[in-house]
Amino acid sequence: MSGDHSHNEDQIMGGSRINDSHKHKDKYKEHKHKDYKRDKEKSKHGNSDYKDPSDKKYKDKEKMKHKDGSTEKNKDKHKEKRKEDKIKLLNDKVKKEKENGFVSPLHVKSEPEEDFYHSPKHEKSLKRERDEDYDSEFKPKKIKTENDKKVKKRKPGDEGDIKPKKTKTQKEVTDGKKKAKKEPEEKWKWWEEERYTDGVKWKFLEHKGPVFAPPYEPLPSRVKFYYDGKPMRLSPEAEEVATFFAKMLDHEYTTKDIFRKNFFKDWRKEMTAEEKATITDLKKCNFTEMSEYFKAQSEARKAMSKEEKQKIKEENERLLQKYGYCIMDNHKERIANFRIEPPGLFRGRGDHPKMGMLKRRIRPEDIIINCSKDSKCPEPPPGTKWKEVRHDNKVTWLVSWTENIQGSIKYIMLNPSSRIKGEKDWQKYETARRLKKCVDRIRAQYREDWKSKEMRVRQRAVALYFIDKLALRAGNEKEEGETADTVGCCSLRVEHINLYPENEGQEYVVEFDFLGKDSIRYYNKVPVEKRVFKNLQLFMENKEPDDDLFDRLNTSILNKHLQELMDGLTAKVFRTYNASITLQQQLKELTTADENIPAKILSYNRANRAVAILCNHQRAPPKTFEKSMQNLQAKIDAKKDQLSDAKRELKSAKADAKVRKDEKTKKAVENKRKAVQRIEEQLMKLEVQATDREENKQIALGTSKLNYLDPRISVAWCKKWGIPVEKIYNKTQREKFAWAIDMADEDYEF
DNA sequence: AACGCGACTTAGCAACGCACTA
DNA sequence: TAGTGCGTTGCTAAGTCGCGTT
Repeated sequence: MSGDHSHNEDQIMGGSRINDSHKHKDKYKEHKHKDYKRDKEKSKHGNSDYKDPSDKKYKDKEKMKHKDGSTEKNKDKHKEKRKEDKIKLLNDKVKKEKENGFVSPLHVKSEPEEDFYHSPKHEKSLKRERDEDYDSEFKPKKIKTENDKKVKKRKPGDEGDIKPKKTKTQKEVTDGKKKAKKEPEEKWKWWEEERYTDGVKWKFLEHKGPVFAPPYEPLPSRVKFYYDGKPMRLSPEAEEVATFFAKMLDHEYTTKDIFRKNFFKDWRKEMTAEEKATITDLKKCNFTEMSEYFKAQSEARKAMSKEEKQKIKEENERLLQKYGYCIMDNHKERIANFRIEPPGLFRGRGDHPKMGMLKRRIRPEDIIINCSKDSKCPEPPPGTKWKEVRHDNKVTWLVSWTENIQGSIKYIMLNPSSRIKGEKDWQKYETARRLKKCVDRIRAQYREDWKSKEMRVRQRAVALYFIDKLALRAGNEKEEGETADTVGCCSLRVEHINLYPENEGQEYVVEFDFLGKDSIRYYNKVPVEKRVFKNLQLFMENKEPDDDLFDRLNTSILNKHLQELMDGLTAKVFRTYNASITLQQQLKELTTADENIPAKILSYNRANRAVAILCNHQRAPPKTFEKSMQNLQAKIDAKKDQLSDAKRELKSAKADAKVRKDEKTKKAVENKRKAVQRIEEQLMKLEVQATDREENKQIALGTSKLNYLDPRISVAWCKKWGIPVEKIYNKTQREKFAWAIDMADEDYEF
């Protein structure tokens, strides 16, 4: 059965992704969802306040009436319904599973190792995990190169921080020459140390706090705002918000109703009473002078002299040095985002109901500082106070505040190169590798579950199949009206799939068409097993388009189930696993020994691309795509001409040599031959580049590379084929994956 | 069980900036 | 020397998932 899961070319490339630009998305969305939503609300509850909590009971009751029919029309009452069914079913389930051995100890036994030790989320097992899993595979060979003595402070009782020799290893190879001097610093190999085991994230934390957005600078008085054709001076508060709008004038979304409505509403809140009285219609507002002014400003910025630019750069560098680092457990670590998000107009992705709302300015009074008690606490700007200072070493953030659009919390955290992020990342891939060991068993089980007599078990099993086969996201439910209408696996609605008993010569085809995270469209047509197909038909029976496909399932149920199958298993682990295993397979398949380096890199990119397609990582084609493609083609053509010239010359040189037979002409032939060769190589390189770029038009490789692909696979591949890692990972990426670069050797197996 | 929240990962795009070219 | 093209970096939205509360 695992054959079915090998994400081969067919599956990966199978679905055409017709999504492109945002426009497309928006359009798609507009007719596909918006209207439904509206109808739904109306038709369902006739009218009114069904948001009122008191209404809930009513709903519950209503639900109960039809609760039995899995077939009756249940609209958005699923939740309540689910609840009830759940209780019953859950009980059943517990019994069931014991009975029929789904949670069979046999299985557990069959993979004793992975089922027992490391529980990735139970940090206590981390240490062991590492010992048992890695030490055998990645001898920290480097460790001994120098007998660095470490001063470990992290764990009471263990040796200390490794202050190892420089980690130049990888860099010397290619950057050797220029690097020599800028590499004096020794890199800390946290991955050679023990980890915390008890939910503690650090013992010591000191930082300088956040950098706030610069205060608003009022416009020069010559830059005017006009209302109804008449110039009007705005109060600074109102003016600031107006400038946010003015800066976006060129964007399409300032023409959207929701955007304008939200903006105007929030803008009015900032106005003085008089302003509010005067400015009553956004259509009568003329921001063009402001807009022109900002354009001029940005031109001016571009045109600044070198010195001025240098000055700014230095100032930024100063800020970075001061605020961009913290001390965590005796190591200086880079902070990811030390600047507080500046105020502006919110633009969510896709059709966001809150687009255009004012994202307010964050003040020190909004800020919570987290640091250790024994550290020097950052000072708030003069005359201000922090909202709170706390000392919570069970979390990793340094600063937090609550954002006003969704009311969610934002954080300042460390850079991916930091120990705290790196360990977690490493751990993530270890969990995925554990899944590798038991994935066959899990697949066997969900296939069994397709036959279950319990609807909820079958739903769970089909959903899991999609998550596994198609790398769908889990799909938490979202609060309606708070965010764009997007879905993942568990939240798929009937309207998102179409069933074709037969389609283009294939049987049992499911067509997916929905908006996923970031309102990126997922479109795919996949043949599925008959059982899955039949189940889907059943799940869809007597439902409306906007009913949940899996009405007896949600992410929490699914994850609870997964947790029982493997310690630490959640839906997203399947994405990581399938992405990484696909990369490994594809690399094996695509790399050929006799290719040159550019060709090997093309193979790598293709393997990477297969993963990106699997995970549906799309991008809008770069605006300059066509042009740059043309340029490249022109280069190729030129190179071709050059090649034929060179060939001609070679030919005549040969002819010449035939006649003259002296050393000099022989040498000339040799030279010409080499020239031809060189040009051929260059030509090939260009052609490879063109292919790569073309294939990459709408696909973003970065996301999978950064988040889903076990870096050790790539590092091993590089080592195996003698490719410098720099060809695969840029500087930032090498910093993030330093652990992998250091520990993976060419035999690494995911 | 469901909710709401908190913490943390994953995501695409726009601005930036640097090397190369015209 | 300015302009281009393109990779890199910054930004922050939007997910996942676990936990405590109700």
